[in-house]
Amino acid sequence: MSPRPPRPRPDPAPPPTRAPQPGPPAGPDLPQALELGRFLPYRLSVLANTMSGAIATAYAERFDLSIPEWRVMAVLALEPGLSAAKVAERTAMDKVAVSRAVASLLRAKRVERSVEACDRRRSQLQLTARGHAVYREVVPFALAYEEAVLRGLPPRTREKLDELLEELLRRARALRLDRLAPSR
Amino acid sequence: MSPRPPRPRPDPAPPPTRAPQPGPPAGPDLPQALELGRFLPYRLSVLANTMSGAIATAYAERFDLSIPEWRVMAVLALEPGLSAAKVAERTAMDKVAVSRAVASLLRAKRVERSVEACDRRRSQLQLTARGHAVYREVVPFALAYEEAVLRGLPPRTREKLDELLEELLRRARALRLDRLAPSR
DNA sequence: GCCGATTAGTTACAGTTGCAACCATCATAG
DNA sequence: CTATGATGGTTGCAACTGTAACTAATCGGC
Repeated sequence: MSPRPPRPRPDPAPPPTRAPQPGPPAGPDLPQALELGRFLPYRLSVLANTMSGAIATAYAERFDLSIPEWRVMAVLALEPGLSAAKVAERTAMDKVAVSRAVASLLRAKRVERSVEACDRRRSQLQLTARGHAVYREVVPFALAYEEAVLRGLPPRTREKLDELLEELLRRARALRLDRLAPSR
Repeated sequence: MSPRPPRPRPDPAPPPTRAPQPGPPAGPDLPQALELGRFLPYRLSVLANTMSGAIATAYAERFDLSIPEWRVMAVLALEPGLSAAKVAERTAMDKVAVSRAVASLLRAKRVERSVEACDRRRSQLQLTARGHAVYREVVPFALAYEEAVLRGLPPRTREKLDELLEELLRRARALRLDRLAPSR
C-alpha cells in the first residue's frame, strides 16, 4: 500500500452562490425549493472534501501516508499502547479501516504491535522510532495547514467556530431521522 | 443501480473530546502535538460524514436515490436544460460522477435528455414529471433534516455559521499548499 | 473442565469512486 | 476539404471502502 496514488479532489466548481431562477415547470407556488449551494449538509461536504483532499494529496506526496494511517498515528502518538478497537473509537473509523491502516503501518515499520499477555485477542499498538519521526514531521505540516485556513480570523470567531462544530456534531449524532419526512 | 445498499455511516465513536496524555516516548519537549479531536479538517470530515451518511441512508431507503443523483436533480429542478458539464460545475462533482448519476436517473425515468441541435456533443437535461414528483417529495425531507439540526439556534448564530462556512470554503480553495510544510 | 455467547481482529466480496484512455463532435488553420 | 486540436461525455480499469462472514481467544454458566 506504499505507492498509493494521490487521488486529490479536483473540486471543480465554485458553487454559483445563488441561482434563483424560478423553476419553469414547477410554477411559482411550489411548496419549497432547495438551493443546493445553501444546503448545510452539501456545504459541509464540499468544505470537508476540499480540505481533506488537499491534505490527503499532500500527505501522500510528502510522507506516503493516507488519511486513515495518519489518524491512527495521531492517536497512537498521544496514547501509545491502545488496542485497535480503541483506535477505532478515537478516530471515528470502523475496525476494518483501522485493521488495514495498521497493516500498512506495520509493513512500513511505522507502528509495532505486541499481543497483550492477559488477553491474547487484544494487541497493543505503538509508534516505532520511525513512526515518531514521521509524526514529528507531519504535525507541523498539519497545524500549518489548519492555521493557514484560519489565518486572520479573530479569536472570538475561532471560538464561535469551535462551539458551532461541537454543537452541530452533537445534534447530528442525536438526531433520529425516524420521524422526520413530513411527506410519506 | 436501483437497489443501492444504504451504506450508512456507523460513525462509531464520540471523539473523546480531550486526551491530553503526554506522549511518553516523545518527551515533554516535542515541538507540537496534535490532538485529532480538535483538528479542524478532521472535525469537519466527521461532521459532514455524519450528516451525509444519515441523509444518504434516508434517501436510499425512502426514495431509492443516491446523493449524487439527488444533487443532479436538485440543480436541474432550479435550472432545467443544463448540460452535464454545467451540472458538474454546479454540484462540485466530477464529470464521471455526473455521467453515472444521469445514466441512473435516465433509467429510472426521472430525467430526460435531448441533444442540442447546434452542438450535438452537448445535451440538455431536465427532470421528467416523475422526476419533479420525486423532487417535491425529497425537498421537504431535506429541509426538515437541515432544520432539525439547526433547531433552536438563534438567527444570529445561524448567520455566523453561514459566514464561517463561506469564508472557510473560500480560504480552503484559495490555499496553495506549495509553500506550507515548515519541515522538509 | 466444557459449551454457547461475546469480543478482537482479519479476510472475502461487492459496490463505489476516480483517473485515464477513449469516441464523437465541433472549431480552426491551412 | 482535410488535418489538428479542443470539448462533451462515456467506458475500462484499478484502488478504496463497507458489510458480512470468519477465526481466534475470552467469558459465563453449569
